[in-house]
Amino acid sequence: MILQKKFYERETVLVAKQLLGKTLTKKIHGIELTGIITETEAYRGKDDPASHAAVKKTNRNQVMFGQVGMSYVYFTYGMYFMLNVVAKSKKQNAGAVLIRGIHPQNGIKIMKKNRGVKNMKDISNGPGKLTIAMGITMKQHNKDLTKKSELFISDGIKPKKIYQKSRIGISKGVEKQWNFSMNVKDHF
DNA sequence: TAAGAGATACTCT
DNA sequence: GAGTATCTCTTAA
Repeated sequence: MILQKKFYERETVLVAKQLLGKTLTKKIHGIELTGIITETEAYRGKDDPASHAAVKKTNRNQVMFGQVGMSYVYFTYGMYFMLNVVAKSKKQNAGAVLIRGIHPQNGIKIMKKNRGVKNMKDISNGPGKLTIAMGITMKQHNKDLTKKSELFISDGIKPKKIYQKSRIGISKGVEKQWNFSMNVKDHF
């Protein structure tokens, strides 16, 4: 079951938590690469200084102000793409969830090749790594993730335990504990 | 195993 | 022109 708009039309932090254990699918050359989402971060709107959408709408962040369930891909540090999903309640002006880590399921060989690493755990245990492993670029920006296409998110497993931390790599809004993760080993 | 620095280009001021 | 929602390699212990 692909997650529908309603799933994303809730408070961003809640959606970030609920995305743990869900399945991310990327089609490439007719093959489905899939992975279980193991780490996420919530970025809201004007009430969140760390968010791209904290100040105002710009060319880059305008998707965060728009329709929920859309992908928000952006380029950072001169070489990495980040994958987000727009999620917000009707009260929020903007919001998105950063996918920070996945546990590879289908197409592990291809993802390994894309990354050029030996260890299974190094394939996609970071936001920049998983986009490389799955071949996600600006081409996947502003796509509808609630429809079965090149990129979508569907049901997965229910996490046994959820860990809550401060977000990573930011300088403002550090006090907000909006980083969520789960331990895949609990399930295998 | 931990800490530090460099790579690199895009976005916003 | 400064800062960046990161990763990898190198160095040292």
